[in-house]
Amino acid sequence: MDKTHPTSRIATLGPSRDEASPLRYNPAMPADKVVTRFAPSPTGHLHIGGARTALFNWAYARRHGGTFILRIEDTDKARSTDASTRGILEDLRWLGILWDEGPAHDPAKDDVKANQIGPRGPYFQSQRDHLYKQYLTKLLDTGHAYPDGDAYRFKMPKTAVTVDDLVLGPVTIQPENLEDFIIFKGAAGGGGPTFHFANVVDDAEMQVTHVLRAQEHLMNTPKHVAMFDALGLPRPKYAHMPLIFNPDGSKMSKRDKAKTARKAAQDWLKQHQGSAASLHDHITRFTQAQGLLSLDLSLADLQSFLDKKTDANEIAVPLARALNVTLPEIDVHDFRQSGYLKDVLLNYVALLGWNPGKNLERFDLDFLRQEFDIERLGKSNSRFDRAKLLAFNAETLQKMPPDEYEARLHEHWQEFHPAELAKLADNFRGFAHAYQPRGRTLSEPIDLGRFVFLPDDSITFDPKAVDKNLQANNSAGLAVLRTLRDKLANLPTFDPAAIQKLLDDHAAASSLPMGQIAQPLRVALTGSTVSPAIHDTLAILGRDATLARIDRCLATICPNP
RNA sequence: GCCCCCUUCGUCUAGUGGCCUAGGACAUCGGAUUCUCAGUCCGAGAACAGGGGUUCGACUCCCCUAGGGGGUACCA
Repeated sequence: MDKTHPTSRIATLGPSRDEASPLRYNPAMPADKVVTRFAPSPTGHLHIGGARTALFNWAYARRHGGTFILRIEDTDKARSTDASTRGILEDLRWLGILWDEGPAHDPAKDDVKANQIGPRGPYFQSQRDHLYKQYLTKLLDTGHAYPDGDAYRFKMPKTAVTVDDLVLGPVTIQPENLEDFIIFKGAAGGGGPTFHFANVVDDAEMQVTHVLRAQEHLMNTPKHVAMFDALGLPRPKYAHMPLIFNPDGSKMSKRDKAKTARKAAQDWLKQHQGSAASLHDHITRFTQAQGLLSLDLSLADLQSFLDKKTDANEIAVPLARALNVTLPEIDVHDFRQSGYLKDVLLNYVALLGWNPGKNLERFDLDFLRQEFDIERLGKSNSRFDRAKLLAFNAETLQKMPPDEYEARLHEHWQEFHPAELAKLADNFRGFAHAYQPRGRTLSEPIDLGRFVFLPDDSITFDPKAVDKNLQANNSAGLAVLRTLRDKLANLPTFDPAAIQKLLDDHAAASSLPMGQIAQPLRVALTGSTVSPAIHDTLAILGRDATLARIDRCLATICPNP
């Protein structure tokens, strides 16, 4: 949480609309104070690139003791939704990027627009129509705009426009490349200001001093500064940041997830000569085999997903899971769900386009709020390297005190894996301990430790593992299992230390190397040769499951001993 | 097409004319440790897009070419 901005000072409403006097707006703030803003349009979740933009604007304001505004650009009435706004607020809050002015941090359940913080509101563009109209009149009156049909167009100057970008340096566009553009939509476009116009009016009204935004806006900037000039208002300073792409160089798009899932589905259909119905069947069976997850996916939903009629996450996720493919994380919420730590995510994403110099790479929000500067922003686009993010996340997880790791894991599972949490019950602590060095995200242990969550009679034994560890050497492995089975049944306390001692003793007594004891057990308990330390593995499963699985293994592999 | 921006290892980058036989991180590949996996430790390979200038001296400055990206909507 952002300690310098206690929630106690929120919940004051801005001045009433009538008090806001355009062109002479003068909030009770020092004019030289830094004011930045993050201005998402509420048409979906917060994209990871948007998170970086928000982060840098936040950090810049903090660094200079300024104000960070969150403004919702919902001028596109058709695509904007309150649910998106709510999601963006939640994502920002989760990240710890808290705004000084904008929608209330924790808005009313039924209306996100109801409570807003700060003197320059309202902070939803849909509530600022009166302002845009006043500015339009001004522009019309001074001859800087003219009607075009039922819309209005801004008249670009006939001279070159130079933008002094803080990152890129001066960028000059010649007048022949600057066309008059629509600032106010007519009935055909739904009426109201366009992005360019609302953006400029609001930046002016809110006295924004620094605009840090993605480089895709660079060519918009001549339009924007021309409007400031025409209005006789001071231009904010602009800093255009490089873009973030997928590892293959393609644009990081929300659709990537659906695309990946759909591709996997098509591959499956081809390979199995299947139909949507059989695929749905497969998903259902898979989900039931996991024994834990409840599936809420209708055949109709699946069909429309396959027909590209929807890209819904709720369909893509179970589909991908059943087909054993990993969906690329794109939105902040995806990363959160995948079990990335917010500090790590922010740290990594800050490194894409900014760095503190020297050989320092790992830092936190506090560091950024003290050290972030525009001078160290890069100019060239970068690719999002999930492997590096994963490595950062893994390192942070592994270095955590065990108690903290356990708490974080618990918290995450409560939200995203409640069934697994319930299944583990009292053994959760041991599980956390065993998987702290192994899981690179808070969700990865679920997959790594899949065997833990399967019903005892659903373990499938890997033939090669069975061959090598149970049947080889005249079924030496099976013999080990038989002796150990009863010893384990009679062990007074079934905890890691006691189990380890029992196995050590058995190794000594039988003069078998530990590998010839641990591996047969692994195969019996997990079906494979991979798991945490063997005593931890047994303890996590608990005595009942351990014995049940050994019995089933013995019965399955060698029905008649 | 036109306009604009960018260009150091596979990836993210350090480097602002001599400190560079180019540093770090992730990834990759070896080796050590261990009951498997992971982890940990040690080590290796890996880059200044190409061509012209400027300069005593260019990764660093200028130009050209090539490549990449963005923009070119009554979307934002």
